[in-house]
Amino acid sequence: MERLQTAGIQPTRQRVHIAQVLLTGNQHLSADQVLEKMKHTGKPVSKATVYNTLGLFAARGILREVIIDPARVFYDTNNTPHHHVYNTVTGELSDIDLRHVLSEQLPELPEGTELEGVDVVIRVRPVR
Amino acid sequence: MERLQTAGIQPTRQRVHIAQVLLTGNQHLSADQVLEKMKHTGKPVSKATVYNTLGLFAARGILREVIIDPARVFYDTNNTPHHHVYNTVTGELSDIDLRHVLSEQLPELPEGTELEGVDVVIRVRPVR
DNA sequence: ATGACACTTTAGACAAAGTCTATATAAGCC
DNA sequence: GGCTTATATAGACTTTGTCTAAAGTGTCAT
Repeated sequence: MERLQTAGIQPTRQRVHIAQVLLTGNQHLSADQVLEKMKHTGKPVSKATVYNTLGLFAARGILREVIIDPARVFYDTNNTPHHHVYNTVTGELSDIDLRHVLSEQLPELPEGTELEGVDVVIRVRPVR
Repeated sequence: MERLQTAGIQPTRQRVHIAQVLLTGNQHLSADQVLEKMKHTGKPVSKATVYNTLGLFAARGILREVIIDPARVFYDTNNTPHHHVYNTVTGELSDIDLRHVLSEQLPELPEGTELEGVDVVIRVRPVR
């Protein structure tokens, strides 16, 4: 609740509820997975609210949106600077620390633009 | 046509046609945009064929699939090693060369996996 | 040529993720 | 309490992409 307020988010019942489910440990969940989880906790939340809430949390820096798959956006509860390893076969997503590799080494951005974020996704597959 | 055959692709009428529209200059097109273009060239191609063909070209290294937006996969005709700058406001996508930054510097991958590819997407927005 | 087989294309049905809209509910504030 | 604004909801809708079954095309041996 404090975290929501600190981030300038009205801590409504549903938002707190979603935060509780989401912000325990490091997770990478899709909107659909969150929706499912909510259903099983006794207090279901509507689809629109889940989408709104995840979008809001991401906009306020509580979650990180990771676009991995055309068909899925994941929300990552680890909001320290890091990047991702995605197993294209199993669908597993994990964090990886690349600070030392990328930091401060970005080339100049196009004229008139400012940085919004950097996503590095390393796609791997099981050795067969 | 040679390029298709070199890549082990049967150069059917539709595939050659799509390749002609696509492989002129550097482009970043979505499947939908390709479909539209085909409609306006006189010889329309079906949706399924466009998807099949783009997927095939990507699998054979003629195009690069870039996942930028949850709602859209782009196909990049530049298949040299490089990465992308995406303007989240205008939707514009451009190439950027990061070889010197990332190459050979990848940390060890998770046990039992091998590299499939690395996507770096730098999201920018216009300075307001 | 012709027949057989594999590959490709196609339209349209289908699926999944996400957005929108109108209405209902709740919260903040005087 | 009563007013105003913000939030939540169900369900319709949109969009992107996949699947299916049928028809078309190519190739190759005979």
